[in-house]
Amino acid sequence: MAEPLSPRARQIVVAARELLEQEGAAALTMRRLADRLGIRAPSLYKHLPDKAALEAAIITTGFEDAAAAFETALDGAAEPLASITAAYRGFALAHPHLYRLMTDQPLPRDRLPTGLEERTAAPLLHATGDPQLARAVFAFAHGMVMLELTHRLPAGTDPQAAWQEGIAAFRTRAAAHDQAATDQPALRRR
Amino acid sequence: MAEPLSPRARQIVVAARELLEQEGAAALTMRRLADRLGIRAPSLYKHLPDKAALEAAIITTGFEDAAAAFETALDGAAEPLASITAAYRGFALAHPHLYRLMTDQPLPRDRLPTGLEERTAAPLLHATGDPQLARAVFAFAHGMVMLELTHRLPAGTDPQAAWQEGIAAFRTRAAAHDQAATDQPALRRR
DNA sequence: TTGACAGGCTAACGCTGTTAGCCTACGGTT
DNA sequence: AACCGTAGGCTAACAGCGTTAGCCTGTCAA
Repeated sequence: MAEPLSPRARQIVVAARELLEQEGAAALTMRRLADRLGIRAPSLYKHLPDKAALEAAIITTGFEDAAAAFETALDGAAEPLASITAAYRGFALAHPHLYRLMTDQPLPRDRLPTGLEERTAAPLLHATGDPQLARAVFAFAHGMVMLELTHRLPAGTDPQAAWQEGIAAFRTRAAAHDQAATDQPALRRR
Repeated sequence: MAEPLSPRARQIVVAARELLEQEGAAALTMRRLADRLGIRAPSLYKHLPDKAALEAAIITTGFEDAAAAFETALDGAAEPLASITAAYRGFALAHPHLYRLMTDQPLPRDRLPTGLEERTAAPLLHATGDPQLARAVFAFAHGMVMLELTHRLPAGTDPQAAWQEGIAAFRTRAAAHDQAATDQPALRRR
């Protein structure tokens, strides 16, 4: 969807992601980024049209990493749901500023490679077996991560317990869906 | 925790919340706010120490409204969990910009009235009967709302179905907790 | 009558993203 | 060898941001 970046632009995006991850969203300014690269801020505009394009490029690298992590987590997992939610949490907590950049605003879909969003969502969809359930689990995981990142859970409580509670709730639900899927073709019910 | 606002400061906060709700976070600038009040931006600092204090005051009014809405939803509800999650969604979608201001950053707890956060959380805690389950439901509801507000769910899909899926998952879990709570005193198990 | 104070004002600072316009070095064509 | 387009830097500048310093005026109490 977006035309590919020049080699120099890719260098800039790498430096921008480093700056974001190390110092947070407030530090990701065109002047700070230019400083890191040893140039002046206006020169950045020779390689990227505006800051939104820079952010979209960072977001793209984030989704690629996340998709790879989720695929690895799903691969041959005994407990797909637990494995993938653990990978989701792991990614978000390992890259908090990147995760927030990826999720805080509406996705700049027209500046992202086609299919990347679907690829990232696929492992969870596969693990749950049902689109609605996948969305519910997605919401739960995203909500938990955001509550953790914004320090919303009461201090001193273990987030893991709440994660377990949610995973347990959705696991029984996934089992129910599997049951329905197994029964349906053979028309065992009704 | 925070000293009370002067009458003039309260007027300013009312105008600020209107501005935020009508035009979004990007429009909530000190100059735009001053324009609405027919004064100049620096004059605002006679009444509020800085923009963070203004935001904290807006957040406070938001939590008060949300707490009242949740309490009403819980009051005599046949299905407490469904009622309160519906109220949660209703509040967030009715005040999207306010909701985001309330949840995007770590809470400025030292600038909020003591007990307000707990009061807002109480209805959900009561509806679930278990703190960990309450946190899981909180995360689910917050995640769903954020996915809706950032247009993250696939276009054309009905968010309601995902809400139902999550509520169903947590309802069976709540029933299990009730069961355990009923059994435990009589030592019916083990 | 005096004085404190509440509540406005202008000017200015450093920061932000962004644009216009200029300059230099390099690579390919004639 | 001479030329020229282009890639990729540069400075200066603009509007808008939160914020501070310093000034002025109207009101009310002593």
